[in-house]
Amino acid sequence: MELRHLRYFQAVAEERHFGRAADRLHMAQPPLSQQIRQLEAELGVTLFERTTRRVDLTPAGEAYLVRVRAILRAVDAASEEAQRIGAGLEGRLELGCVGSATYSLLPALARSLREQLPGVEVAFQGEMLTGDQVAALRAGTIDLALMRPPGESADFADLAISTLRQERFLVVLPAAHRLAAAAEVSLGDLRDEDLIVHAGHGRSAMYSAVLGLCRSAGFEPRVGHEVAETSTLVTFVAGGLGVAIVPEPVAALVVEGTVYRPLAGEARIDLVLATRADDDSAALRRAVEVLRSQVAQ
Amino acid sequence: MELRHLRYFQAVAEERHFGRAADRLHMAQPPLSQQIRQLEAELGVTLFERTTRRVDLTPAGEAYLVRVRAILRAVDAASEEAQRIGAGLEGRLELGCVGSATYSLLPALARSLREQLPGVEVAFQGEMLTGDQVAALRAGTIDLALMRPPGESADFADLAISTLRQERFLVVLPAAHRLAAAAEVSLGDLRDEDLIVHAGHGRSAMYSAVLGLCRSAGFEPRVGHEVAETSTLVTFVAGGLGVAIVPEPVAALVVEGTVYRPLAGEARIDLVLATRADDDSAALRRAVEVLRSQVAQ
DNA sequence: TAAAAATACTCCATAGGTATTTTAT
DNA sequence: ATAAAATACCTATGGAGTATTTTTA
Repeated sequence: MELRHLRYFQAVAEERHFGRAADRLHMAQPPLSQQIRQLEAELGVTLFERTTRRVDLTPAGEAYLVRVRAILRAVDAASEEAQRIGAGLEGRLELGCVGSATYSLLPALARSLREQLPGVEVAFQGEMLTGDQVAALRAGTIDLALMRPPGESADFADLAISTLRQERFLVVLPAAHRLAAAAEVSLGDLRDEDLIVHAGHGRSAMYSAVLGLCRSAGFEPRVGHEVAETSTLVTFVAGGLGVAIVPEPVAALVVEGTVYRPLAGEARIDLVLATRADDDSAALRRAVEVLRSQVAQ
Repeated sequence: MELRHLRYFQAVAEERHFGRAADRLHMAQPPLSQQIRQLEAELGVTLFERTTRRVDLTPAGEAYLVRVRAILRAVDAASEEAQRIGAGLEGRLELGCVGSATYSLLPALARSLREQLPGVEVAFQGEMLTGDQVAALRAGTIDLALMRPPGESADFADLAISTLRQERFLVVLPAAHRLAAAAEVSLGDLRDEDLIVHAGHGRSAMYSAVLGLCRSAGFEPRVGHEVAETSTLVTFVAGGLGVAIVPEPVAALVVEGTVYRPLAGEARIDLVLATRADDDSAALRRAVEVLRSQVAQ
């Protein structure tokens, strides 16, 4: 049995006339009659009651018509769905985001994606550590990671990583802090401060970056507290537990009793985009386009 | 697109290997590859990610597989349903029954049909008048009528009518009635009795039959009351409102304070089975078989 | 280099066409 | 008598086979 049989059956059932059905199908009447007979033979059931004056459906044909209509609709629907997925207009993506981009880039991105790819369901997970994102990408838990450069130590050939932008650093200070008066803060100023840092256990790129900054300025930072989330970090600063160095976009997170001051110097940290190198999902490609245009402005 | 394409697609998607899929489909690998390419070309979507080492589904292919499985299952289910209906093992029938068979034949028939044709849904309507049954058959409201002979006046060529059995008459009497003492009752005994009859307005075959019986015995019956249902008729007799002549199977209706006595003589009334002559439903044929074997015993 | 998909070509089964007959009203 | 489905027969498209090449891990 082929779809041809079902299409022909539907035409005859609807026209109740082999000749008209053949016209509708742009074919001659005899081959249509043959194909219907072939279908009936294969089913072992008479679907039509024919006389030279009229064609009627048997009860079995009546029921078969209902099923056949649903099947032919399902065939079309399946094609359309595949086409939409192939075009990246439909699909599902899991997106992981590093803490410092969670409060500025992520909300704007969510809005753009919803607008430009309404058929693509995107699930966001913010406040992820770079190391966890790499693992999650590989495990398939996420498809797209906004993260920090994962370092040079290991092999990341299975990931496609590209820089989105370079972000300056800010120092988060309690509003009443002596350094809050300055237009900018140099690393040296922080030598005797307690630093609030991300709890990383080696997986947090920000922890490593801050440590590196201090060391390049010639001192070992005094770590006051380790926190899991960026929001907690800023809150701790507001509580007077110390100061912190964060990438610029964290300034979107406004907490009463804190001020942001630029960190002196040219230090930058990359925000990178990572995907699985072998992931060719069209929805992913579309989402990456949206993301890049979002970052561009 | 043909079902062939969907079947081939499913095989390759499940085997993840063109060669093995071709084996499973009992065909060579090149035509299978061709058909899959043809399917992809028609959809305008790549369904498989092929290398010489492995075959993987694209996201579109993944979604398509889910749909295709459902479609192929639906095709099989449609065939099976049509076959079951064609064999009369599935379907729906509306059965009309004259009042006098409603209380004896109908319950037994319902049980037999449920047992022997569990897939056939049968809806019963009892206490129908023969004239209404003829109209209901023609209108398609019922498919099968247990009724009385509809007379010779009109044309019933569009109906298939056959006699099921001939039923004797009984007289229903109040238990205290003077005639209740007799072993049987003759028509003449009823000359001065009030008769409870079916309200027919010409459509009740029983009304006509009782009238005919009395006239053949040489008297015009005194009609005490006209009732719509057989159960009401017997209840009225119990209430002392008169006596009644009914076909034998009504005796299944036992009402306190009434007795049934045979009517003297050889008078009989036919119980007939009627269907639309052009109704070739297999479920109907099966149901008629069950009905006949039910009546035979 | 070996396994597997793609390509090249050949063949024949059968879908579909034309001409005609049968059938039922 | 006529409309319409069935039958008979023919044609040619394209599905499937065999042999071979290409690809990539």
